[in-house]
Amino acid sequence: MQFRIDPDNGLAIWEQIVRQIKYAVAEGVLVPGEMIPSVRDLARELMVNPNTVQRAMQQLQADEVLEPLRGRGMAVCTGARKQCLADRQSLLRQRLEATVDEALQSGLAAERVREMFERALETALRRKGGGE
Amino acid sequence: MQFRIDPDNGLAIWEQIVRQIKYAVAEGVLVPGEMIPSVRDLARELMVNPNTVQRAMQQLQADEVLEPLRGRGMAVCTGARKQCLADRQSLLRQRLEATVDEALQSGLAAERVREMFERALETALRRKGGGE
Amino acid sequence: MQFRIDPDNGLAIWEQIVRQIKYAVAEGVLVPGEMIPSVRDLARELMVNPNTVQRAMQQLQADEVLEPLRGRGMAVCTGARKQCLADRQSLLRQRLEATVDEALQSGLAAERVREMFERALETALRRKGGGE
Amino acid sequence: MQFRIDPDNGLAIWEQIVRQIKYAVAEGVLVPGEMIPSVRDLARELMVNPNTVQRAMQQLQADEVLEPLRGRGMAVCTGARKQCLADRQSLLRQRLEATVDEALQSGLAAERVREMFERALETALRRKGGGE
DNA sequence: GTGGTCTAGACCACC
DNA sequence: GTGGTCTAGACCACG
Repeated sequence: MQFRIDPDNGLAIWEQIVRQIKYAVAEGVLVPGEMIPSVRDLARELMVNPNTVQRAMQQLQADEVLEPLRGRGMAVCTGARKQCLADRQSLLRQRLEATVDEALQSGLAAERVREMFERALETALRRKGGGE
Repeated sequence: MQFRIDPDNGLAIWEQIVRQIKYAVAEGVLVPGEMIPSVRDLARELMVNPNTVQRAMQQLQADEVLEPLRGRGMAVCTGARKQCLADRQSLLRQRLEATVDEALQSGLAAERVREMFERALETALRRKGGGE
Repeated sequence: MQFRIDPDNGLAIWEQIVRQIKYAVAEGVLVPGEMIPSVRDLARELMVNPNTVQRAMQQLQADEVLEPLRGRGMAVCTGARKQCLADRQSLLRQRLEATVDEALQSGLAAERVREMFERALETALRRKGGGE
Repeated sequence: MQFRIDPDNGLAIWEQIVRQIKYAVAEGVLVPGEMIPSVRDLARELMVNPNTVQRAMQQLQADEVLEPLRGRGMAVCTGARKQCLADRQSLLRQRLEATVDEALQSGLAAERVREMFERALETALRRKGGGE
């Protein structure tokens, strides 16, 4: 598991954790039944307060992605993968739609928005490729 | 001027107002020298707290998009259009890049992201076309 | 609203708050659209830390009983009453069944359990009547 | 001995073990002087951590229900039966009262609580009858 | 004023 | 060791 937390993301830290864990489950990086690192370990690794990680765990429990095993740790729920795939889809779809919506409403033509998207995609791919 | 405010947008209401006014100036819907409606009128129209509109005005002054004319109201600055065109570009670019970035980091392939984008674009166009 | 919090209840404080608010909505003591007291006020009244109340609010949001109105407070969701009536039913049913189950499994005859229940009911009614 | 452990009971596993052993002694299923299975065997049978069983044994010793016989195991104390009958009474009474109390405080009428109880009783009897 | 987030540190029960 | 709860206090954005 390799998480990147950006405190200035607009999104709360705990929510970034939630998303990234859901993405990891959706990708199969985390498989149902597997135990995730302890709250304390995650907190240390991400350089955030354990309570902040705990807040994310609360949400992931409510979303039935993780379940606590008393005294042992947090495990990925059976059936979480399907759930997370759907969540990823909707999280990203919602964000993409909002973004496109704003672009169009700003007066840009669809073609112009598409150009910007392609440029953003190239930039992101380059950054990702370069980062590896 | 036709603004759409969405309280559950993630973006603060005042920031949505700032963006939409900048977009309107960029588009030429608002032209330099033109007066914009009073804070009270805007607040009533958008169904938000006058303080919220005030907060947006404050930002727009700082960005030199609007200037207060004593006793008369707020006017679009001369030269604001160029400024707003640049702002629009960077605001949208930044948001697009962040969105694409998250999509890629979630594990989706670029091609898959492009599909989602195209679908979002269609949806948004349909909504825009239908709404008019 | 008149809440009774018992720190030694076995149930976490935040969960007692959740239950009592759900019960109040179910009873119609809190009606949809109504604002509930602020987190700080509730905390002061219940003599607990504001964060503890906040934890309850998180849960109530997740359960779609309350919704935050930015900068204004927490409001009872439309449709929350039906939800809360169902919740109350299932919360109490689950607890009653578990209790009865344990009693039967302890070897007591059904008739004997019923006697104990009736005595408990009388006791509780007397306590409630006396308390008023 | 036939124990049913439910990890999601709210009650700690070790406490469920304590209760069920006390109930068994109260019922005469376990008689004074009788040896109970070893911690290891019980742990395997109940599918729980041996430490958890150990924690229960510790409590049962403190309550003078079991006594360790050096090198041989744990035996039911002489006179434990009377103790356990009283314990069962008070454990169940306390739990029933707390349950009824919450039901009444939620706003339900006594008659309504009685109906729920009767339904719970039927359900539990059916489950017990069906399970045998 | 409101809710929301985060940190720090303590304590608990459980396995 | 684990997760869960609670307190205390700070800071932020929003209206």
